[in-house]
Amino acid sequence: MMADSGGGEGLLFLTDEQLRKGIEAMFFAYRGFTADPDRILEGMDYGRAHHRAVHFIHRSPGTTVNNLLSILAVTKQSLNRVLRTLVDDGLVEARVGVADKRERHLHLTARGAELERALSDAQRARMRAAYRAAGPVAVQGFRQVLEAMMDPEMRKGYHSLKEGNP
Amino acid sequence: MMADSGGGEGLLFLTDEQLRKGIEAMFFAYRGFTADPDRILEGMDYGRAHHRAVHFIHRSPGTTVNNLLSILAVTKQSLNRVLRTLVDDGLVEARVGVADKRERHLHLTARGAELERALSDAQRARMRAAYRAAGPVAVQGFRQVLEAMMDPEMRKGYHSLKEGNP
DNA sequence: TTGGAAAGTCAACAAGGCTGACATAAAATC
DNA sequence: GATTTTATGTCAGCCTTGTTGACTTTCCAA
Repeated sequence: MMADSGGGEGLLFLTDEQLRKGIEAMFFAYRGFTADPDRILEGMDYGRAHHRAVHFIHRSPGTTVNNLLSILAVTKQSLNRVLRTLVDDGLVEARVGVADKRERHLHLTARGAELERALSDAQRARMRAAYRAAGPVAVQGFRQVLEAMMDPEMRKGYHSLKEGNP
Repeated sequence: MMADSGGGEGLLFLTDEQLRKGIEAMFFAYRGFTADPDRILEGMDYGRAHHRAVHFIHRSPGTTVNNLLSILAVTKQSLNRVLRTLVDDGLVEARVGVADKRERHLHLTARGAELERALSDAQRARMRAAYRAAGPVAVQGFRQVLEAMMDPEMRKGYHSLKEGNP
């Protein structure tokens, strides 16, 4: 096999050609990554932005709008438009904060949780197949490279996204 | 720390929790992946769509419009809008085909190549830093997982994008 | 208690996807 | 030679999702 995991000599994996392949792999893989949820969303009135909101509300129930803003790194209005439709459609509940009444704490309703599950089941299925095909060692490398590719702030937030409390 | 990178038994790397982390890693890493070129493009009249076109024209000089359409998986109107501005601005040259005069073979001009280089230098720098930080073994795993995540057609096309001939 | 900051909402605009219809030229086929 | 198919371009119009700017409501601190 011979991975040349060694010291400084090899470095063939850092050639421009190798990097270009990595760049294109990211491009094509990301398309696959979003393809299944996108298929589910199309036909409903929702899009990828709704998926992201629902995902992170599921992940951090009770999170505030501001918190979500910093995770998603979009403007308030972009997020607000999405949240409004989700709240109007009864997928998300926005509870006025107890300590601070300016805040809205976000929770999925039963129907919201149902959509979340459909979307993440689809996305996880593809991820699981890819993980299984590549094996645990490859997965570890995958995670290492991705983490190194993030902006530093995100690398921090990524491990422990701030939780909101209701 | 404790990665359980072990043999086939564990399968701990296939838990929903691990998959969710992988999903979020893709999300945050992709944002980093596009951040630097996006910064360069903002202020010019161009966006990510222009970057993609310029990238693949650089990668496969002389490629046809149709070829590019299948790589980028967008509609011809979307691509055309982008190509028109690039041609008008003198970054891309569209040469009428010799064998088949219906085809347009796409090439970067000197200025187009200059923009391509600026964009890909920035993107490669981040990729290189990530690769270097993670090491060659991790990079191999990264590529394996990404490839397994692509749609099958793309997995084929990814290794040998059709070349165009002038 | 009042003035500033923070959280959220609304209005209007831009980029870049999309569909559908149609035009032209060239190639391929009958 | 006439017809059909292919490759490309273009117009009009729509949708999602990003943007900025202005505006409440609420909180907090001087």
